[in-house]
Amino acid sequence: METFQGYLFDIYHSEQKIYLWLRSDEGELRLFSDKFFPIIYIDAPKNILQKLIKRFYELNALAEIPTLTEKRLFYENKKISVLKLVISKPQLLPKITNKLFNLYGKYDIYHSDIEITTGYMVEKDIYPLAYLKINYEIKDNQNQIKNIQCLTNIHDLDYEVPNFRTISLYLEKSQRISLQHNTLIVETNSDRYKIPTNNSRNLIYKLNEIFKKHDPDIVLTSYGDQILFPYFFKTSQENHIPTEFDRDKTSTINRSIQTQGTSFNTYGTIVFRAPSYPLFGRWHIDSKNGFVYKEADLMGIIELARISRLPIQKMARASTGKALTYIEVDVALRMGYLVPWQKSALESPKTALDLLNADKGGLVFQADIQNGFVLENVAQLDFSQMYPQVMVTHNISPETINCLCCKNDPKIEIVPSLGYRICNKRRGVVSDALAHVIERRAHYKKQCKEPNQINKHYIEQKQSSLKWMLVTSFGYLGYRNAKFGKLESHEAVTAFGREKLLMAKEIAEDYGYNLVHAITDCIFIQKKDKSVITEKNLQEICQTIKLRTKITMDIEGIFSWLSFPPSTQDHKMPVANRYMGKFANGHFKGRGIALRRKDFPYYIKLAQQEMIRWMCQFETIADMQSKETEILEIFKKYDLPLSKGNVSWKELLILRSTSQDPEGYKVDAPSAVAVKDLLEMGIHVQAGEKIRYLVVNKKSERKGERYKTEERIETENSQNLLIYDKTYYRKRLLASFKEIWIGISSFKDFNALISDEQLLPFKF
DNA sequence: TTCAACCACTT
DNA sequence: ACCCTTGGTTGAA
Repeated sequence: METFQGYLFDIYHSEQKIYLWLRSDEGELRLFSDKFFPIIYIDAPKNILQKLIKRFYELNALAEIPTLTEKRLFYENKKISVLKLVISKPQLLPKITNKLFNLYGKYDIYHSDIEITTGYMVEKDIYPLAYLKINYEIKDNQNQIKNIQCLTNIHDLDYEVPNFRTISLYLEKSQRISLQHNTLIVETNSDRYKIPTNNSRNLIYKLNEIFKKHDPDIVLTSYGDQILFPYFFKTSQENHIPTEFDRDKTSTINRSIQTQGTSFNTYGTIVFRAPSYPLFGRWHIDSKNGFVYKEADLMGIIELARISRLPIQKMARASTGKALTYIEVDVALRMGYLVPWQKSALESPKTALDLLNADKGGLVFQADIQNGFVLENVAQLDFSQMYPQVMVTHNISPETINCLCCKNDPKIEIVPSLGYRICNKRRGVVSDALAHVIERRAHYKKQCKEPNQINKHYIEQKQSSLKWMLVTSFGYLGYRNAKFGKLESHEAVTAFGREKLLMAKEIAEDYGYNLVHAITDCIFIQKKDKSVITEKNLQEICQTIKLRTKITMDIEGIFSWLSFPPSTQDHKMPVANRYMGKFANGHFKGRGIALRRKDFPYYIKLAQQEMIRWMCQFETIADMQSKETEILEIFKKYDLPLSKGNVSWKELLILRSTSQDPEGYKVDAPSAVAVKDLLEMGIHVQAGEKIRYLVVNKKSERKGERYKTEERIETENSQNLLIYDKTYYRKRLLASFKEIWIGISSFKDFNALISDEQLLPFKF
C-alpha cells in the first residue's frame, strides 16, 4: 500500500470509474482512480417496484441487492419506506435517470440527478482543492484508491491555493472572423506565440510543442468552448493527430465535436451558453463562457467550487444558482432528507386576491417631484443582503412555509400580510445554506478592510462570487424548476422585505427625516428642514432600524446633491431605476443613466462622463446652474466632430444582446437586421450572443443599409472614418445630455441645439 | 398616431 | 436551466 498527499486538482468520471488528479506540494500531478456506486431511492407501489428491480437486473445495473429503508420526505417531513438501489457504474446514472424520467408520475425517484462527481465528493467528504492523503495500490497500470483522508475542512475560510502554471489562448481578430483569416495568440508567463489558424495541422503541432514545453495547469481562453477547442479537436480527429491538451492520456474519452450552444432565459433576458470542452487533468476556463469568471475571476470560481463541491471546470460554466443548489443538496443530505429530483410540491391553490397581495415584489417609493428633480443633503441607507438575511432570520425555505407539521401550533411565526405559517420544528435547508454563505462573505469583507491586506485582490474575488450567489438566491427560491423552490417562500421573503422597508421609513421619520425615495432595500432620506446631515445621526438611525428589523442597515453615503432624471414620456415624473448624485466625499454614484448602459456608444458615454465630472465639482445646484454655459461647451465639444463626421466608427458601435435566432425575429429591428446580415456572411449568431453595429442611415428605404455590423465593416472597409448617421448619433448625444441636465437647467429648448445641421451656435 | 416588438436597467 | 416590473427606442400598420 502506498500513500500520496496533495490538493484535489481535477475530478471527472468515465464509464465505470472516478478519476482524481492530485497535485503534491512539489508540484507533481498524479492520476488516481476509484470505484463509485451511486445510491438512488425509489418510492412506488409494490408491483411496480418488482418490475423495476427486474429491469435493473437485466441492465446489470446493481452493485448490491436492493433493500427497503426508511427515509424522510423533504417537503412533507414524514418518514417513508423507500427502495434503496446501489448502482454498479456511475455512467449508468444519466441513462437510468432518462429512462425513469419517461415513467415519472407513477413513482418518485430521489438522488438520481445529482452530479456524479459531486455525489462522490459528498460521500468521501472531499471537495475541489481539498488537501488529501490517499492510500492506493497499483493494479492494471492504474493507481487505485483504497482510502481517502481529507486533511482540510470544507468550511475553511483562509485556505491556500497552489501556484498554478497558466497559459492563455485567444484570437487576434474577432472570433467571428473565419479561422482561415485569423491568428491564434498563445501567452505563457515567459513566451508569446502567434500562430496562423488557416493551416490547422500545423496549428496542432505547434500547440502540442507549447503544451509539452510549458505543461500548463490552467488553460485560460477567449472563446475556447465555442471556437478554439472544437476546431482543435476536429482537426485532430480528421487528421489522426494526437493532442497534448489533456494530461490524462489513458482515458479513452471520445469527444463529439459541437459548436452549437444553448440559449436559455434568465432574469428576463436570453443568455447564450457555448458547448463545453473541459480538459482531463487541466483546467480549461473560457472567460467568455461563464458568469462567475467575468464577475469574480479565478478565485471566485475556486471559492464557489469548494463550497458547492462542483468540479472547477463545471463551476466555471455553471450559474451561481447551480452552486447554491449543490450547497443546499449537501445540507439536505446531511439532514437525512430524500432530495427531491424535481419540484414535487405543487403550489397550493390560491385565490385571485391572494395572488394580488403576494405578487407585489419589492417596494418602490417614487421621488416626490413637487420639490423638483434635484435634492440637496440626502442620505442613502441600505439594508445589507436584505433578502438572504430575511430567509435566514425568519427561517424561510420551501419546506418551512405552510408546513403540515405545525398546522395547529398557535405559537408559530406568521408571514406579514400573507398569513403563511413558518415551521418552527425544522431549520430550513435554504436558510441553513445561506447562513453559511453570509458568514463566509462577512469574513472576507472584514478582511478586505484590514490595512496592509496583501491578498486583498483575491479576497475581493471570493467575496464577490458569494455576493452574486446571495443576489440570485432569492430568485432561485421562486423558480418553478429549482430543486429547492416554492413560490410561497419567495412571496414570504418580499412580504417581510416590504414590512422592513416600511419600518425603516417610519423610524427615519421619527428621527426628523422625510423619505424622498426608496427601492426594495434602500431608502433615500432628507432632513425635514433640508439641513446638512451628520454621519453620527445616521449611525443612530441604522442602529434603531437594525434593532427593530433584525437586519443590518448601512450608510451608503450622504449626497451633496441627488438628481432624478425625469421620464421622457412624462416630464413631470421621475423613473424608479434612475438617479445620480455626488456624495459629500466627492464620489459619484449614478444608476440607470447612459453611462451605465451597455448599448450606448463609447463616444457618447465618454461625453456624458465628462459632463458628470464637471457637475461633480459643485457642492450645490445653484453653483452648477450659475455656470451653465460651461456644460454646454462640453456638449458642443463632442457635438462638433460628430456633426462633421469626424468620429471614428469604432467609438460609435452599439453593443446589444440578441434575444432570438436569426429566423425568430418578427420585425426588422436593428438586432434582427444585424444577425440576418451576419448570416449572409456565413456567421450564425445564436440567441443570447452579442452583436455590435453602426447606425449608417437609420431612415434608409433599403433595410440593409440602415445598420452595419462590426464584422461587415471589418471585411469591407479598412479606413478609420466611415459614413455614419450623424442625425441619429447627435440625437443620442443630446439625449445623454438632457438626461443629466434637463432637471437642473433653466433652459428648456434643448432640441434647438441640434436642429440645424450646421450646428447652431447657442447663446444663453 | 398608435401599437407591438425588442432590449436594458434597478433592487 | 432565476422571479418580477418598468422605461425607452424602433418599425410598421
